[in-house]
Amino acid sequence: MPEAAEFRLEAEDARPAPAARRVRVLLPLPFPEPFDYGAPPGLDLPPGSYVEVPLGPRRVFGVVWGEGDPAAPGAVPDAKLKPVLRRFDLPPMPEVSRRFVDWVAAYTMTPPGNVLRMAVSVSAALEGPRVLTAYGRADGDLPDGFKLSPQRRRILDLLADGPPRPAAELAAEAGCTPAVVRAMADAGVLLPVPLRSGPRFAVPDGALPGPTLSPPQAAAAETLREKVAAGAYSATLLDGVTGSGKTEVYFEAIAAALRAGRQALVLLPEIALSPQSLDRFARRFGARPAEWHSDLPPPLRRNTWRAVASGEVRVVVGARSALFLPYPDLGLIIVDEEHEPAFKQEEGVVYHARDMAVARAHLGRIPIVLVSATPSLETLANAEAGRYGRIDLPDRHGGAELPEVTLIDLRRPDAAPPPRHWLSPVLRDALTETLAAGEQAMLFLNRRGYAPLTLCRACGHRLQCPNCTAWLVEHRLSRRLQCHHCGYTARLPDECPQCGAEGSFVACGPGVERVAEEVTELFPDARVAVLTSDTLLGPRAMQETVERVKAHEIDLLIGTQVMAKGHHFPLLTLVGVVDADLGLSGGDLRAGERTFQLLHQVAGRAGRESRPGRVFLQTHMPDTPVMRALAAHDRDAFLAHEAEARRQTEMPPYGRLAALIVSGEDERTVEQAALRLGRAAPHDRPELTVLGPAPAPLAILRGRHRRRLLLRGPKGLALQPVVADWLAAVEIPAGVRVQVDIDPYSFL
DNA sequence: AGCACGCCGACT
DNA sequence: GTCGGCGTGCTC
Repeated sequence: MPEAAEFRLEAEDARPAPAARRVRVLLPLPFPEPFDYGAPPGLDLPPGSYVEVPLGPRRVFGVVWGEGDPAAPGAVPDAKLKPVLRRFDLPPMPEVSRRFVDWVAAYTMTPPGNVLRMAVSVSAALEGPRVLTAYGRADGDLPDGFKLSPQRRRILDLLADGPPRPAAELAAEAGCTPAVVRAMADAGVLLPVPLRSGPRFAVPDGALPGPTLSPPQAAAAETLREKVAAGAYSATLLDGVTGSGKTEVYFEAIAAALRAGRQALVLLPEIALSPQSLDRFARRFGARPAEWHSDLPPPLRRNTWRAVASGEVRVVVGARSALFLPYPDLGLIIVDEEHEPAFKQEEGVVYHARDMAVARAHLGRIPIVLVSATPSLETLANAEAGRYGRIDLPDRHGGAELPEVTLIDLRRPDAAPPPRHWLSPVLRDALTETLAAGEQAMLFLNRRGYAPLTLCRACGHRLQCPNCTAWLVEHRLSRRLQCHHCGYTARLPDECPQCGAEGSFVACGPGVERVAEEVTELFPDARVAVLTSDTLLGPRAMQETVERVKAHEIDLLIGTQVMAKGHHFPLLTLVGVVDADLGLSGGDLRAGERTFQLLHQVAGRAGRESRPGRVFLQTHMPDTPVMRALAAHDRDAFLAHEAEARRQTEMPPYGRLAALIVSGEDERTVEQAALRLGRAAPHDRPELTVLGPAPAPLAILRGRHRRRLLLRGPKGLALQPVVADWLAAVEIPAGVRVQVDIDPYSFL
């Protein structure tokens, strides 16, 4: 190449390129900030646009977060800028949603991209609605050599006078697999045609008349309707015992939002998201709401996401992740069972959905209603401080049918169960009476499996999970040992792995299966069912059990907390809590509160309508405030006691906490990193307290060693900047991860 | 989060 | 001699 030409080329390259527009694009990856990309001329990229961009050798989706500024400090030079590849055909992510992503990221101290990933959890949705492929009869004769098997004939018959249908549907009706259909399509006998997306979402009608409300319900509904009409941020606690009709009340608020043409969101704990709750909604509004939870089938998930984004879906009833859907016009949030610990997400982005929902309402300037029969101390403190409004709903029946709660003091010799048995004679007698009267009983034990611990009689060896500091739980139904923390399972060995003794294992302590065994022995004629989250056959089997109880095909139901949720069993008059103390061990900050909430709810299952109920709590500590409050039906006394204790120790809600979990596969490096963090802790600030490092209660989880540090600060102080400075001062070695948990709930 | 680049063991 | 393990580091 001639010198002159070469020079000319260089000169051309050096000429300042026309200032390409630059946009910031947030990627669903753990970067601290959005990346800059060039906006190709002619491609309109308003903030919120869903786009595809190149990233190293691959392509990823992202969301336009704003204008890029080449002069910004640390901005990437123009030369490194890559262009946005395309924009997806979708309404842009609303501004509120984008601000919410940033807010949650800052609050939880996670990279914004990780929060974005929750908001766009079905990236396939960006590509468009799911298009089903249907198959119809191709024109013309069958090609030569095409063998007409019986299955193939049936499929042709099915299509002879019908419209094209999806492969799965044809296969099901013809009694073969979809592979047969595809093979026929390959042979040119069937013709694939794209089918319009699945059924549209039914529209709930806010104008339908609601049920007749009691005067207090009507007044409460009116208050909420006013909040919705105001179209401003407000937070309201709706506090009322089971049977006070809270749901009907907040349905009226939803009706008002619908009439105002806005979207509404009902957040429920995952296990409360039952078909019944959706049916109940459908009865009120004439259509089922869109449902959103972690195991929604992917195609439905995709379509639901799109329908929310387009505004077609008016009401979502969902678990915590429903909070992050891109509502274009959310006008109301309801958080039912507000106190439920299940709202706290512990993995990935660690957040509390109830608290984030309040933030979302604030950003969107809309009302939020927190609903509970046993509100959390956090929410009560906010109500007392005047930050939240409060509506108390009295029991519609004036509390006349409160069950009689009896504490069984297991320390007393006459009340203690016989050896290797778990039911006190007192509870046994009550069960006998109840069954004799043709009524139903329920035994509650929040422990799955047969026995929580198995040990060798010969050498004392305990069967432990290889990945966690936890005992393996024997499950007799599945005839396996299980770790309830990491999913490890194994066969029960024939001989002790320690001493080799054969058949030397003894089960220690009860699980629901073992209680079922005892009950069957005591009442051989009773029809017994066990209800847990792992009942082998999954959610459908659980639903079936519930139906059988309702139909009185079951006399005695034994189960874990999945049983505590709002099923109405009219014939159920006795509830026995096998181990009321279970949740109190472990020294958890909220152990008392949680135990009260759970057992209160369980107790509420006894006696409905005209039948008085009886509740028996087996406990070793009948004198603790929790047990006394449960026996005396004195929720407020308990809460006051609990609140006072928290106030004195400056614990939440009268102080703030942040936890650092240091984890890694190598115990020594983890320990060193934890110690280093401990030394770098903000010891110089008297208003802060640092506890730890200490081994986390589950010192090894999924094969990772864990140390925990806890930071406590005064109520008004944001802990995030403190934690940020703290972490910045410490070098964390490779292979060690530090997980920040703002407002920790579980102390695992 | 991926994916590449980059240095040390068992195989065509 | 290469295939491949996963340890660090970068991606606008």
